[in-house]
Amino acid sequence: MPRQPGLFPDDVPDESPLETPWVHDALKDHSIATVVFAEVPWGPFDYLIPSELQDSVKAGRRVQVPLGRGNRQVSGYCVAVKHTGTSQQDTTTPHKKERSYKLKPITSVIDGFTLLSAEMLELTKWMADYYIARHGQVLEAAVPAGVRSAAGTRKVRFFKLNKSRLEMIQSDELPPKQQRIVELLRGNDAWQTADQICKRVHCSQAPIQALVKKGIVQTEHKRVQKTDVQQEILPREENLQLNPAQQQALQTITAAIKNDSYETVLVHGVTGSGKTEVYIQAIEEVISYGRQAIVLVPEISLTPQTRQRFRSRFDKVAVLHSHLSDAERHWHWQQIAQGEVQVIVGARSAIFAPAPRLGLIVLDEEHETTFKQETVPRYHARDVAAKRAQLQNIPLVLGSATPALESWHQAQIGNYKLVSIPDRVMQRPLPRVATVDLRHESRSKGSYGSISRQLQSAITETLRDAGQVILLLNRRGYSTSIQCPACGEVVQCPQCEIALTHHRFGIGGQRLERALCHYCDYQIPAPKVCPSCSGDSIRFAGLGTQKLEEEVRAKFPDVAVLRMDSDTMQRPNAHEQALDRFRRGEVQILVGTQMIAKGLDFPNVHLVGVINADTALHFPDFRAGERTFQLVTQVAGRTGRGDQDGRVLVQTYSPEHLAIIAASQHDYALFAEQELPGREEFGYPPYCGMIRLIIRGAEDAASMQYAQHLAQCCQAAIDQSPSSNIRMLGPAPAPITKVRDKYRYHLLLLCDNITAIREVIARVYEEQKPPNDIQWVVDVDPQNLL
DNA sequence: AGCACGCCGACT
DNA sequence: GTCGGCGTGCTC
Repeated sequence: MPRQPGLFPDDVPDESPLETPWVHDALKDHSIATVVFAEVPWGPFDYLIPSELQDSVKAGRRVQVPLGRGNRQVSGYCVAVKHTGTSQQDTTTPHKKERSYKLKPITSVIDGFTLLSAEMLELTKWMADYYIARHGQVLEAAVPAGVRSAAGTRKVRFFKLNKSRLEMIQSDELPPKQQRIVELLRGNDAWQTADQICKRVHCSQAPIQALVKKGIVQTEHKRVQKTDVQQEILPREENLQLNPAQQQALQTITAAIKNDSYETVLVHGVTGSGKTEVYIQAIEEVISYGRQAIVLVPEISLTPQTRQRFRSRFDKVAVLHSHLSDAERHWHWQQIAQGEVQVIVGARSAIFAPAPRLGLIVLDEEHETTFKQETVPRYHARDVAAKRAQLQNIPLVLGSATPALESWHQAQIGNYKLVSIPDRVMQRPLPRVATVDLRHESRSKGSYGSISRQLQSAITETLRDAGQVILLLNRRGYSTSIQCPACGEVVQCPQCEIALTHHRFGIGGQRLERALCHYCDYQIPAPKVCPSCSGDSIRFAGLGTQKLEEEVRAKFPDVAVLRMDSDTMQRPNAHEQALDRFRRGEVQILVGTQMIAKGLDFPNVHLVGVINADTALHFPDFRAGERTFQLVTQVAGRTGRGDQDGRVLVQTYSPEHLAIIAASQHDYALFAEQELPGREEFGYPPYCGMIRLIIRGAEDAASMQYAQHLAQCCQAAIDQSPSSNIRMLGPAPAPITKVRDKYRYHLLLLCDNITAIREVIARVYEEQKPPNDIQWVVDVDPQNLL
C-alpha cells in the first residue's frame, strides 16, 4: 500500500543551556519527574522539570539528565511526573516533606512522543518487582532498540513564515531571492523543507538562513521516514466454517470479549483442530469494536505461512519477526502506536506492542519454552500477557495441544476457563501411534543403524503410496560424542566441559570433519587420534541428524532427502525454501530436529518417525517428562492432515514411560493426571513457586564459595521471613557445569507462596553485591534447570 | 559505570 | 609536610 512518508512529532529542543542548576529553590512552582536508568545507578531519582520543558516531559518518555558529581549527561526513562500544586503524592509519603539534597533539573527531553503508556509503565514496573529486575532493565527490553534510536528516520529542518514578524517589516525592501521565498511561504501555510523551497525559488539555502536570522521564517525539527517500508498486499481470504467444538471455543472467547473484563481462556485443542481459525474469528470480533489484538507465537512458528495467513485475513497486520531491521521495527512500532494496525503477530517481545486500544491477547502454543526470556529480565510472555490483560481488562487466550501443566492446573482450580477441541477439523482422525521398543530391536539380528525394521518398512510403504515422511531426531551433528576406547577419554569443550559433537560439513568430495561445542562457538578439526593417549582407535558414538541423513540416503538411494536443523538453516531464507520444496513434493523424506516438530501443516505427510524419543527423557530437570510428552505429541500431529490417515512410529528405550504412553494415545488428560500428583508430592511447580539463583564465575572454587555464601544469606533471610516454609535446594553445580569458561552453580528456592520467596530474594538481591569476577542472576519461574 | 573522598606509604 | 596508591560509597 502506498504510504506517505511518516512524520513523527519531535519537539526536541536543539540546545538547552545548563544554567546554574541545583540552585533552584527546590519544589517552588516546579514539577518533579521520577527517572530510572538502564544502567548502574538504576534510580529511581527525582529531577526538577524546568518550565520550558513543562509540556514535553511526560511519564513514558526518555530524558537527558545530569548525574553524579560530574553531572555527566545520562539518558533515563521518566516514569512519573508529580505536579507540586496537586500534591497527592505527599499524602502517601507524609514524612518525606524535606529532602537532604537539592534536585537537579532535567537537561532535555529525548523523545517527541510517549514510548510507554501509563499501562505499559505499570506493566513494566510489575515485571521489575515480579522478576526481581530493575525497572530500567525491563523498559530497555520493552522498547525495541530501533525505536530508541529512531532507526530509519532522520531529523529534517522545516520552515514556515512568521506572520507577526513579517508585518513589522517592509517586505519589499528585502533582497529579491528572500522576497520570492516570502511569497512562496505566504501562499502555503504548511511546514516546508529547505529542499522544497530551494527547488521552487531556484536559490541556495543562504537566503532562507538570512530570513531565519531576521526572524521572518520560523524553523522546526521533525523526524521523517528515510525510506518507505513496503508492505505486500495479499488477496483477502474468507472465514472457514467452524465445527461445533470450534464454535464453542469461539463463543467462550467472544463472551469474554463482550464482558469487558480480564479472563484467561485456555483452548486445549488437539493438533490439527483448527485453533488458529478460532483465534482469527475472535480477533475479527475485537476489530469490529475498533480495537486491536496481539497474537504471540513461538519464534519458530513465525514462518512465512503464518505471516501470510494473518495478512490474508486482516487489512492492517504488523508481523514482528526476527529478521526485521531496526528501521522496519521502528516503523511498525509507530504504526501500532498510532492505532494504524489491527493485529500484531510476533514472538515473545510483541507483548510490549504499544497498541492504544488493545482488546485481546492470544498466545498460541502456550507451552513453548521460548516464551521465557533467558536474559535479564527473565520474563515469561505468558505471565506478562496475563498481567497486561488484567491491567487492561481484556481477555487472554492461551492455546495448545499440550498445555503447560502450570496452565492446566490454573484451569483445574478455576482461574482459567477451559475449552476443549477434542477432534480434528473435517472429522479427520488423529494418527495411529505405535512404539518400537529399541531394547529388543538392538538385539535382533538383521537390523543395523538407527532405523528399525518396522520404521524402515513403514517408510517403504509410505513412499510406495507417494506419501511423504518426517523423521525427527532432536540432536544435530553427526555423532554426539567422541571417545577413545583405549583410555576412555571423551573429547570435551575446554570452555564448557561438555562432550564435543562430531560434525561433517561440505558437499560431495570436499569433506570437512569438525568437532564442535553446542554451547559455545568452540570448534576443532575432528581428532584422528586420541588427544589424551594418542590411541588411533578413536570412536564416534551417538547419533545426530547428519548421520541419520546419511543413513536414510543409503537406505533409500532414489529418494530426495532434506535435512532441517540449525546447521542447514543458517541462511536467512533457508527455512522458507526448505519448506517450500517439501510442500511442492520435491522432497520425500524430511529429517530434522525439533524445528520440524511444530506447526508444520503438510497434508501429504503420511508417516512420522521419531528416531529416539528418549533424548530429553532423562535430563536432570523435573519437566523432562513433560517436554518429551509435548515433543512426541507435537511431532505426531504433523501427519494425517490430509485425506489419508497418518501413522507415527516412536522408537524408544522406555516404551512404558508415562510420557511415551500418553503421547502415543494422544491422551493429554492421562499425562496430566499421572504427572501432577508427583509434582505435588515433590513440591514442584505448579504446586510451588520456584526461584533459581545462578552463580557464574571464572574460578571454580571461588564460584562455589560464593554460591555457599549466597545460600547462607538466603537461609538467614528465610529465617527472618514470616512464611518460613521456604525450601532451599543446593547450592549445587548446575547440570551444565561450565559454559564459555564460566563455572556455574545454582540454588533453588521453592515455596507454595511465591510472594514469600520473592521478598526473600529481593532482599538478598539488594544486599549482596558479588565480588568482581562473579555474577549471579535471579530466575523467577525458571523453565530450564540446566 | 564514573567520580570523589579518604586513609595509608614514598617523595621534593 | 604533600603526592598518589586504589578501597569504599554515592549518584536524585
